[in-house]
Amino acid sequence: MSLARMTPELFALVAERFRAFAEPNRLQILHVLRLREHTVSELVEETGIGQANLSKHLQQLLSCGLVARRKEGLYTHYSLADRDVLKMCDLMCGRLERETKERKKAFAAK
Amino acid sequence: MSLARMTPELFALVAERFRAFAEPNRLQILHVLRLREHTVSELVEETGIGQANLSKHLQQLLSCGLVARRKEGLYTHYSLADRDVLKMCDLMCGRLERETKERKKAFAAK
DNA sequence: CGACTGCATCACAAGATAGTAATGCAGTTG
DNA sequence: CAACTGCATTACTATCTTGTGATGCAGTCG
Repeated sequence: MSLARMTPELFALVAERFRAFAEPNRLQILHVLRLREHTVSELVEETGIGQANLSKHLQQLLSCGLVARRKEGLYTHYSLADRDVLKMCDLMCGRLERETKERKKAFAAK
Repeated sequence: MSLARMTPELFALVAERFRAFAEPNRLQILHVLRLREHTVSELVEETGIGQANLSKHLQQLLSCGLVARRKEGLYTHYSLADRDVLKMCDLMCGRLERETKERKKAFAAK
């Protein structure tokens, strides 16, 4: 966000990027891709998500630049676009951890 | 996300946090709060968002731990919960900037 | 205590999003 | 070239989200 003046269009674009992360199945996909590149059918196996559904999620992740695609014959390989994708997830998970930890502490204090 | 094994519940929780960021009006609210604490009516003025709507957005931000609330007499003051909130936004904005820059370059290359 | 103010909540309409079965299509194989 | 495979796309339904006007409620002030 920096200190630059933000326009409604920019807010919308940033929101769109965040929305790509804002779905459990998509997070799971990113999590699986963390290990290595996968084909769509591998992802179907790994995640248990239906093929059509998975394909749509992959399109969203791709159009937001979160994953990269590599076509090879009959197969399409997907992988994480860059390290920042993981950084985002880890940052959010860190927040969540601290949060639950503090909640535990609050309980303990009572 | 780290390397810990992720459960469906965790994915859902993380997704919920991301969803809090995934709305233009909420991003605008966070952006305004970046300067300083604001009351709800100040935020209505600053953002142009309707009072009821704004109030709901603030509840969401609060329940996800993105903002803090301080009641004082008739007024409710909201502020950013911590520095990480800005870090998230800046990280995402950075991605977006790079993305558009590369797109420009791609155009230029043609 | 009665009117007022700032904010939260409710109820509802409108729009967006996810899941699924069916279909399309490019690339491969016999 | 005909059948098959992996994936994308379409069409449709169910669910969730957002915006808004009305209402409720706690705190303040005359």
